[in-house]
Amino acid sequence: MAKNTQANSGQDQSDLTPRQGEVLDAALELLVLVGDKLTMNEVAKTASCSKETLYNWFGDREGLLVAIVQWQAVKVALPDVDFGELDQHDFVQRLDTFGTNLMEVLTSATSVALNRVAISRAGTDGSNLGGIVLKNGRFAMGALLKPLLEAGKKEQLLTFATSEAAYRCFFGLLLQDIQIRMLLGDELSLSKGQVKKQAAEATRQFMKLHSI
Amino acid sequence: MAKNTQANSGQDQSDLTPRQGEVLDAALELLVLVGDKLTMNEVAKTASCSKETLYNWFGDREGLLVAIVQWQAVKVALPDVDFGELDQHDFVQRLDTFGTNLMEVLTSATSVALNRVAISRAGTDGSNLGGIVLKNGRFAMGALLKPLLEAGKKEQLLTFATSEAAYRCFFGLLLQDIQIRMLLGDELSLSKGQVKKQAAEATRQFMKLHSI
DNA sequence: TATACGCCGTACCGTACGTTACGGTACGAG
DNA sequence: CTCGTACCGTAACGTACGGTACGGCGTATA
Repeated sequence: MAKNTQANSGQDQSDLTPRQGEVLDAALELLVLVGDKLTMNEVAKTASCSKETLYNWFGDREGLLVAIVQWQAVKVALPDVDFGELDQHDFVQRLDTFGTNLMEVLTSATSVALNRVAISRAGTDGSNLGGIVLKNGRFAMGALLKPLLEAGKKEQLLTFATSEAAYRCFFGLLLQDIQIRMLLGDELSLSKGQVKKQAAEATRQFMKLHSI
Repeated sequence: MAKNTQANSGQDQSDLTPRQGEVLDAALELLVLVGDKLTMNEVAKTASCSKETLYNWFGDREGLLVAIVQWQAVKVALPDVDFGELDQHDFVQRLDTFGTNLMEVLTSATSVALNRVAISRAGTDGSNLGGIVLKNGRFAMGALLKPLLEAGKKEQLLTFATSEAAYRCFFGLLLQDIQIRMLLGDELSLSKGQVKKQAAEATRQFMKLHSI
């Protein structure tokens, strides 16, 4: 059992060697390409490492998948800024930017692939991959947006019952059925312009619903 | 190749014998239980039929999955009514009912399981399972709602650019992040009351955005 | 009664893949 | 120089599972 440094099991990704990062990069790229039928053989081959090393580092296939998800999560993490003076225009501007970023991430091939894998493993055994994706995606994004929403509320720019509910509303207005359609394989390649437009429209509608 | 009646390949489900329906019922139940790791052996055992029969009827595993999805689709199909006189109250009432039904379907264990399977197969090979789910779910629902929306527009109860866009907006307001969270395994058991409340709120917000 | 057919149960085959084992190489520590 | 450690490459093992083959049984038709 305790034969290695156990890179999985709740650890964060700070203690990864550069080489391990390289391997995870290759694995992620491969995962985006072939989806859930990613095999340990292919990972070892494309990453030019041995399978034994993979098992030493990540324990098993599930551990590798978890490591991939967490590795990707640190790459999209955004620094959260604090909001001093906040007027209506600032608020709308920030909300729009947030929406654009969120949508770009969630419609990226990487995010779609990771969500697909997590979903396909969510139904069955005790895999917490879905939970990890939720934590690093949905909930992390909420933690990022809620302070902005609360600041807007404090400045009397808008009103809502809870920032959680407001976040969910914005999320729905923004993504609508786009994410589920992409997950199901619907070819709908969004241009950057379309993403920006969608974010702007969602922001406009959100303000119409919640502004004072 | 052409050794059997080929129940798959674009055929609709009308020419299924009662026995075939029984087998598909059992398979669907099993699919909800074990997800994508559904095996032909288990299906044969729980349905008390031989594997040879399964392959004769459905071709291969993919064909069985397609048949399961289509079999479920006919069970949730709703008759569409036409809208004669339509006043504001009628319209809101119907929209609310539609939202409640849609949400009940999409949050059911059956729908979640079917979407999971379709998603997990969407990334890779030439599986059109995702497309079939979209066609029988998302698009069929759109075809059901759009006439109502158009009727409402004709009666000057609301306005929108296209009924497609309006449908997407309602979809987003209704489901928000609920579907993706359930797909990812988030335990969030919605009571009937919560579903109704969510549909009512979505309807209210939709009207606030689109009523004239 | 005889033949045909559809279906059940089960044994079987081939292969893919997760996992382990092992030989070989590079390198730093003592 | 030698030992331990970390890693690569590859071969091998075990098993699960999709797909096939075959015998037996009930029923329908003649």
